[in-house]
Amino acid sequence: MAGTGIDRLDGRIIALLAREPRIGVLEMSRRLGVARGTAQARLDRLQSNGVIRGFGPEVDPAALGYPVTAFATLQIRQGQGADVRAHLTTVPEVLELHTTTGTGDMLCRLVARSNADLQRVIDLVVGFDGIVRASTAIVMENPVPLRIIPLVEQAAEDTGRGD
Amino acid sequence: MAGTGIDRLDGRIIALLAREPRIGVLEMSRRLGVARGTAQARLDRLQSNGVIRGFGPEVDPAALGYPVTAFATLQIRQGQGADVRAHLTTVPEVLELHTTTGTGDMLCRLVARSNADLQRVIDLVVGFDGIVRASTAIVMENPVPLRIIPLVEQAAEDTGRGD
DNA sequence: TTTTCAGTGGGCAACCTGACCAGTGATACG
DNA sequence: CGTATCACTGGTCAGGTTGCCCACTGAAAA
Repeated sequence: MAGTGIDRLDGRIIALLAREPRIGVLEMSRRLGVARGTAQARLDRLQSNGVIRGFGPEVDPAALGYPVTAFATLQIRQGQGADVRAHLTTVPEVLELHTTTGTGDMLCRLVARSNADLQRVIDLVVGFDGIVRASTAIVMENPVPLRIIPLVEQAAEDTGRGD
Repeated sequence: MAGTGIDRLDGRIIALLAREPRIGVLEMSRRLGVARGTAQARLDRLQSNGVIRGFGPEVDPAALGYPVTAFATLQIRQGQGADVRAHLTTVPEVLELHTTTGTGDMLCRLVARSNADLQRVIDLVVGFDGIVRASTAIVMENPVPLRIIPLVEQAAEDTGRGD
């Protein structure tokens, strides 16, 4: 967890990749105004650093036929955490699961084919012994989709001496 | 929002890309046992469909120096929604923002440099006129990181006649 | 002063891409 | 029952890109 400092060049690399992910190292080096070897080395380092985890395809659940998103807060019976995790892992509609502070709770992101279908998903999720209570919030709008660039830029400013 | 049906071949393409995002169309066609043109056409269609939104780099906030994640539920004063959105958009630590059913609320994902730093971020977020109340849950563990493959596979089974 | 490191600019063969094309089998349609 | 349409195959082609190598420079650390 140590020297993962990001400088401005790294920030520009990430921002560029976010905007046009399909460009290669050569094109990248041209846009950045550095040598190809430099771009290559930086990119390699960002990946082995773990700053860039990968380039997996971003799949839109809505386009797959799952336009409804919801967040469910779960209250778990003492000591049943592991079982609940295992159970939720088997439900494809559970896109994400976190354990949180608060009332020994979990928070999970769900998708469904429709509001009606959401009922089925919720039943699937909470129809499990270790779950005491669940409260669900249906997402209406998503004014800020998952983003990272502003944070990258701030990190680059904070750490980077130059580029 | 119509014919975005995914068949098994599409499912395999997405799964393959998720596992090894850097492979090209040629290698992909070899692994899938289809002609290159087919793989290319499928991939193009998945992208213009919007099923695959892109291949942006997945950046790990922890590696950037933001190891703390939290979810904040915000209660907004009537009619102030737009202002709050605009405000939250300017905060880099806000990674994601949703408006949800419930008490006319919003849910946002935050990151911070430390638990102490989270206080600063929360102050930044809620120190805004339109926000009436906020409750924050700090993420401890992430048993299921954001995933899509299980859903893709289910969608492929449901829709696809073959591959 | 010397070592180390990041970056530069260049060159090379091997490979991949995007763009074509003709041919085939299945399906839908008049 | 022909026939158009569509997805797929398997092939070619030029041009661009990758991964790898090298020698050289400048700055910072030892």
